[in-house]
Amino acid sequence: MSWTEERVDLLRKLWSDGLSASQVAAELGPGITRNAVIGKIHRLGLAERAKTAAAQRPRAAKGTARQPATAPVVAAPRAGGHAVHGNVALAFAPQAMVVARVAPEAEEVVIPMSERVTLMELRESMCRWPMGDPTTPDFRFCGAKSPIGAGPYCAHHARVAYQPAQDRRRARDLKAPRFA
DNA sequence: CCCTGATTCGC
DNA sequence: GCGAATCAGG
Repeated sequence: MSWTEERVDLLRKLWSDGLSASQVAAELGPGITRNAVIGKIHRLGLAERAKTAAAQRPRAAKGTARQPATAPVVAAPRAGGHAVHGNVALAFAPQAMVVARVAPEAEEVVIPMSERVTLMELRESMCRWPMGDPTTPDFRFCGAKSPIGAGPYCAHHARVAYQPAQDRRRARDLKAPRFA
């Protein structure tokens, strides 16, 4: 990979938009690391943006709308075990993509695009609820932190996935969802 | 432990 | 010029 004009332009744009170095790197695709982005930014003299920008990423939207969704059947990433050091996303990317193919239309919550994550940004600790059309570059995952142990979804999507309206009472007593 | 940008320095 | 390794910090 090299810093083509297009890459640099995109780098400038995303960086000035307030994306973090790792986010920009993810956006530029595999082959461009966070370090590469930071290094380039300094060489370009782009360091220090206006203010602290959107440094910290506020995760997860406050649970609002909810619908009895058809929960996508997802294979939870193997806990521990074969995780790849560094880029954990790669360890379960295959499963995540399968989900996307099975339930491409599941869109119960609106998470701003800026808060969603790409496959490369997805971490094992993030909600992998698919959002958007997997056949387009806009495809993202919810990305919110998943507080349900090593579960695959954030609090809201776990509710959506495991609490069908008709079964709410019983599900309420469920401490932690079971993953096949 | 998750993440952030900054810096160094061999290539 | 490039970016991995490392550092300092939240």
